[in-house]
Amino acid sequence: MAETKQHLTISEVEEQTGLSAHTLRYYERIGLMAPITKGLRGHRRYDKDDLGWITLIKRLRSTDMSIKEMQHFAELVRQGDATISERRKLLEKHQIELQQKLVDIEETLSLLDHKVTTYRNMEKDSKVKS
Amino acid sequence: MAETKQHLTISEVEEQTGLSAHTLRYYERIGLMAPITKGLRGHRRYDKDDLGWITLIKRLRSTDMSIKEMQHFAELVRQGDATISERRKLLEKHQIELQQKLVDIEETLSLLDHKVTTYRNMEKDSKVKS
DNA sequence: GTACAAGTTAGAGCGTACTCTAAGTCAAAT
DNA sequence: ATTTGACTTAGAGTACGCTCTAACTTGTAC
Repeated sequence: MAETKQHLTISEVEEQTGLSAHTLRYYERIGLMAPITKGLRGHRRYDKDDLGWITLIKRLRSTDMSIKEMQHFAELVRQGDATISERRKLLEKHQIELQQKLVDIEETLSLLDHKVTTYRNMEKDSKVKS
Repeated sequence: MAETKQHLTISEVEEQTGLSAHTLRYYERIGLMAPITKGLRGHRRYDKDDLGWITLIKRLRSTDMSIKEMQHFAELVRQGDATISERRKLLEKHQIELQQKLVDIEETLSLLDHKVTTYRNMEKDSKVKS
């Protein structure tokens, strides 16, 4: 089995996730992540769970959940199982926003398709004329 | 036929498009729109073409084309037919970005579906236990 | 022992896209 | 005549999400 390393340095996480070390520290500082365990020389050591969490918040951010909402979500997770239903509602809210965004993008793609086709025809016509 | 008004004031456009008067003036100021014709008292009078353009740039913005790119696009439109193929390329670039975004959103929606289901089960279980 | 690499912190700075303010104009209503 | 309301402008201010800087620490290599 191609076991992945047990612990990763911040630059390894940067490489794996595409989030910069700056951003990783920033997320931790503002409470988007629980404090990462430090090794002997005071360096962060990210474990499998940390990586999983980063993957999740990266997804939420890339789909435009606000930092503020993610902080709220992270706080709920920290509070444990009592907050499950609040967490569910928060994620369901994001689901709805994404479904709307999906529609907007699809409509825009269709508009772009139409425009690009029109442009192509104009390009073709201008060649014929000249 | 329910003919729509020939000319609209800025607040009517605000109402119809959802863009604030502030934003409409801002867009004009930065060159996202050609200068709107002014009526006698110096007020803007938006016509059908203006509305059409606003609809287009609203769509491009809502799907996260940057202001800078939209300024470029607007400038190309102003330059006329010689820029058709550059315009097409610009829109095709946005198409590709939107297709990627679509995938990201779909994947995230599926992740959210899974998480929400898990949460629901945990909520159900905690009811059974208590 | 000193240079280097890879981290650390607190805090400042920056780009983007609005969003708002202040002061003014103008026509219609009172 | 003056008040009201809907606009106008130039320019300042704000929210957000990073992104960078400066000064420092630590372990390893030479």
